[in-house]
Order: sequence, then C-alpha cells, then structure tokens
Amino acid sequence: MPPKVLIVDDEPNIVSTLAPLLRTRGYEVSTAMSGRAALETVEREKPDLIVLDLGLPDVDGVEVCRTVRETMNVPIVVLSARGAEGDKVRALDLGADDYVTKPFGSEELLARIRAALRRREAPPASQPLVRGGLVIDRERFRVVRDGEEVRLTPKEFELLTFLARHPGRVLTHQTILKAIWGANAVDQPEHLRVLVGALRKKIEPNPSSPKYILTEPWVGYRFADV
Amino acid sequence: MPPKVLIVDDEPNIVSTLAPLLRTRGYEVSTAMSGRAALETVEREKPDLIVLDLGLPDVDGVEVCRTVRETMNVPIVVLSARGAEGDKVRALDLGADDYVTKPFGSEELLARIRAALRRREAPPASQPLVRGGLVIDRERFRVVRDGEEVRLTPKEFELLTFLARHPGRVLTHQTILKAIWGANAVDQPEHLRVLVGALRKKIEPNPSSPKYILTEPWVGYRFADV
DNA sequence: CGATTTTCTTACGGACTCTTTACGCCTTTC
DNA sequence: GAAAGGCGTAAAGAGTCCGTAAGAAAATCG
Repeated sequence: MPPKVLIVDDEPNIVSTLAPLLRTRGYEVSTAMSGRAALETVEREKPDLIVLDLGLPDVDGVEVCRTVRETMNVPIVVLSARGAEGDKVRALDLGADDYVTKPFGSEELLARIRAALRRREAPPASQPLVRGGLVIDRERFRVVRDGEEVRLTPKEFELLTFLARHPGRVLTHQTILKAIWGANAVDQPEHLRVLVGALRKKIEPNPSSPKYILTEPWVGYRFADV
Repeated sequence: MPPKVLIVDDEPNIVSTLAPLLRTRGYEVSTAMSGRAALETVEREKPDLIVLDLGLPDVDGVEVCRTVRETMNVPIVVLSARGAEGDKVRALDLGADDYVTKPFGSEELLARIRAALRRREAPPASQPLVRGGLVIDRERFRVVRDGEEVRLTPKEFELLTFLARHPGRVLTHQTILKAIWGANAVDQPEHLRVLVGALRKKIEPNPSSPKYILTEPWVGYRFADV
C-alpha cells in the first residue's frame, strides 16, 4: 500500500511538477490549490503526509497546519518562500515536521518526505500520544484522562498504546493477541476480552458505552478516531 | 548576543536540516562533521552548547564528550541511534547533559536545547543537582538533605545521580541495572531492590512513603518531578 | 593482617497482577 | 424459534513483584 501524499500549493507549475515526480517514486498523490480545498481533501483522503505551501490565497497555510494538527497526526512538510522565517517558525511551532525553502531541489524535498514518513512510522517514545481527552506518555508510563492521572498495569498500558497508535483502524483479535501476548496466544481471545474490560473500566467515562475502545463485532477492536 | 551552538554529525542531511532550523530560532550555528573537526571548532568558537552525534567516523563521540568535558563546562546534548543504550549511558556518565534518540522531532530537540541552556545559565560554576530539598554535588561526592549532609556509599550515590538526572522520567529496571551494574546484571533485580531500600532509608524523610524515589510497579523507578 | 565498611545473596510476607473459569446476554445462523 | 458462539463481567487461584531483614562474601582501610 503506497503512502498517500497531498500537495497543497496555489502555483500551478509547482503542482504540475511535483505530482508526476512523486507518482514516479511510487506515491499516491492528490492535490489541492487552496486552503479550503486542502482541508476538505485531508478529511476525505486521510493522506499519510501533506506537503503544504504557506502562501495560500484563502485560508492561511499556518491556519491549515493548525486545523489539521487538531484532528490528525499526519506529518506535514511545509514549503515556504525564502525570507518568510516567521511563518516557518510558526508552522513548526504548530506541529509541522519539516520545511523546505523555495526554490528547492526535487531530491531534497523527496528526502524530507521519506524522513517524515519514516519518523512517523516509529515515533520516538519521548512525545506523548494525545487522543481526545487521553494523554498517553510512554516515557513516563503514565496516562491522563481529562486532567487526572489513571493508573494502568503494564499489560493494560501495552494494549492501550498499541490501539492508540492506529486510531480509526480496526485491529483484529489475532493481530492484538500476537502483539501483546505473542504468537502462541492467538487462539485465546478470552485474554483480550478480560483485558479490554479492565482497561475500559479505567479509562472510559462510561465503560458500558465506550468512547475510546470500540468493539468491532466478530472482527476485533478499534480505537476511536481522535 | 545569541547563544552559539555547535552541531557535530557526519550525516549531511541531519546537519543541513538542523543548522537552518536553529538559525531561524535565533541561534548562531557552526557545524562539524567529524570528531577531529569538532574538537578544533570547540577550541576556536567556544560554543555555548554542543549537539553531538555519537556515531562519528574518526574520533568516537563518547571520546569527544570526555575530551571537551576535561577542559570546558559547555552543555552537551547527545544524539544517539535507537538501541545504543550503552553509548547513551556512557555519554551521560561522562558529563553529557541530555540525549535525544534518532529519529527525533525538531521540536523535541529544540526543547532539550532550550532546557540545557536554561539549566546552565542558572547555577554559575560546575553546578550541583538540586531537586527539592536535595542537593547532589557530583564533584565533591556529597549529598545534602534539608541542610544536613548525608553519607552515601558509592553505589548509592551512583544510583541517586542516575535517577536524579532524569526527574519525572521512568527508568526501567533493565536500564538502571545496566547503568549501575553493567549489562550482565540486567536479570538480577534483587540488587536494585536492596539498593533502593538502602538509599531511601538515608535520603527519604519517610522511607515508607517515598518523596523522591518513586516506585513504578512492574516497570521501574522514577525520580519525582522537581 | 585484622577491623570496618560495602556489596551481594537469600528468604519471606504482603500486595498486586495475570490467567483461567464460569455464566448471562446478545447477535448470528440454521 | 432453537442452537451456537461471540462479548462483557465477575471471581478464584496461581504467579509475580516489592520492600525488608539478616547473614555471607568481598572490598577497603588502617
């Protein structure tokens, strides 16, 4: 499954240069030429990475960056005109992962894209996962729900981080069992049932109608999208 | 006068990413791509902070760390590849201030740089660690709790400094065992239990409900924040 | 070499976690 | 409509970890 990249830029020749180049490198590419179109496309396509120009006609690029960051955890590589240091800094502070200054070499941009995707695959344990009202700090082995700390056992913590790392994605029983208990336990779903119950009792505001850990009957479990 | 930062790394794309990023944040940046060049530049530029990759072609990063520390008191933030725990521990023991694991987020590194500089500004000379009512003087090998000196054995002192260097962060049994007793002792947690008990008895006002050295059940220990 | 300090080893009670089992409820299947 | 099996929950037993004490071994010092 090739990574999906969304290119957001209002200059036609940039888009018409980048898009085919990325396609020849094996990416699935979609484009947007305004801030509004970008937000819609992000919502619909859920790209794995966004290349975002900061100088957009309608909605500001920095604004796009922040809006996207509020709901998704997708890496963003910012394009900025030489000299607009302030915008770059703001974008980085809002969570952009990298930036490239125009004019730029294709290979440089490609290298940054590869790096950002790689980074996102194996996120450093130092930055906490934030999912809705949940903050999962893997460095401190701590979970905070709506401001108050929740004490989890190691297994519970393992399960939570595993699920929360793939929000919105359905993970089968087999997959989860293999990840938490090892390949020998794939035929013991009762482990999973009990552990999910215990975890929900601790992190769900209302365990009987879960908000975070959703059941996908006959398939597995799913961590809610944000 | 902006702080001068020296970046030492042999990977060109790391240098070419970090240098401009730091410049946009107002730092004066110089770079070196080998251990020898690093030592020369340190001598010439006298930077306020060094970002040091451990995997260098000629002179080892750990070696650079020690050499610099012999003559100067400049804070060092170490970059290390994921998994090279031993190097990290050695570098920290040789006086590095903090470390970041590759791959890392720009914001994380910037935060560590800011923290290291801030830390270095506050106490003028070779600074003891101050954590709440505890003062840990690594040069004089002394610990003072609430004004009165506490006598620690070498192992106790090692453990205390190791934990206190990362306040708030959970250090696993494995990590601590490796740092204090070496890699052979990772499967002997009883050592750690006994040593923690002895240390608590000396530095904790109430050893049965610890204030500084907190237990993270089934995971490890954590030095309390501040 | 002997005395003292430090470190290592072992053992055990208490607390907690993990696994296993059982049962009621619900949805699907026949 | 009945049987089968997934799902959630509770509870008991087994296993593990933590803190502590006490003695043995090793290192340090005079």
